[in-house]
Amino acid sequence: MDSYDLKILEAIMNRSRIKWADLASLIGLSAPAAAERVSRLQEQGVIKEFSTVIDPEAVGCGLMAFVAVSLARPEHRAPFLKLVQQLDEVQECHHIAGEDDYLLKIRCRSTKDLDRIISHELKSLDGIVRTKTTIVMDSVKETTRLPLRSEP
Amino acid sequence: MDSYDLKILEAIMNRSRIKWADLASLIGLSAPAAAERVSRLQEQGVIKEFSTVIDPEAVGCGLMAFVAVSLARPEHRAPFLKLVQQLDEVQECHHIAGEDDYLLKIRCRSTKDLDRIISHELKSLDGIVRTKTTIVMDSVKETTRLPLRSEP
DNA sequence: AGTGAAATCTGGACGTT
DNA sequence: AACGTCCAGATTTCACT
Repeated sequence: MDSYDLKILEAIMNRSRIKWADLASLIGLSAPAAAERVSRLQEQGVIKEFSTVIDPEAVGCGLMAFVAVSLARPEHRAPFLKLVQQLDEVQECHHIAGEDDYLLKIRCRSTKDLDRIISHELKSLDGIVRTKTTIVMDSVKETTRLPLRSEP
Repeated sequence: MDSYDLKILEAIMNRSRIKWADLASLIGLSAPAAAERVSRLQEQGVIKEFSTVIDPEAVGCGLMAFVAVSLARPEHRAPFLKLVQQLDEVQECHHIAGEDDYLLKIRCRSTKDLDRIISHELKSLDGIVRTKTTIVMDSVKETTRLPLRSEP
């Protein structure tokens, strides 16, 4: 991970479909060298995948909510995490410090849909003591950019 | 947005660098037809950008936190939102319903770094009544996939 | 590990169905 | 609106530095 790699990550973070030749001239290397570094970064796991950002509204997925979940006991974790992996509407699941155990980020079609996920899917599990739902009214900033710097 | 478009979005969501020919055979169209649909989806704004998913740990950005922010009065919004846009560590900022006003998702290098952002950058503003910070200990699921279905 | 040239393959344009 | 062909250009391979 030298300065060339950082420049590459910086450049492709927001435009993965950039041509290697353009990337190369952007960072000051030849096209083969740039392409080889990108595939090496993929093998190392630094680059996880090339993805496409889709407008959620355009595909009818305009509702976003955060749901904090508290579990009764450790043995309720496994079935909860399995369900979370299965539910397409659950985009993120974080194990958090503090009052609650998990924080879910959910994207779905409507409040009715959200109700189904929380009241039907999640609460069908044993051991869910409490859920606290926060509805998102407007997303002011949403990026997947990471702050990159020289020294890791 | 017919079934071909949905198939395209489904296919390129996790691999934007797919070749048009492969995408075409995947969805059952010719390469020119597939490419034209992708550029049409871009023009329509359904496809926002092609991005690269980078492992945060690999670039020394292993700490994630959610920060709920309460503002004193409406006139404190503009400077707050401006700062949020400027801070690279703030990946998301959502206007939320409920007790607090905004929910930030922050990625940074360390707790010391987080402290700088919250105590120094954010609290330097007037009108920030309260912040509630939740540290993420482990991210169990993280995806940008959207649940796509036929009828929007 | 990077460069430059050559061979190969991809992607955009155009005319046709 | 999608297909098939064609050509310019991009990607990959390879020998060399």
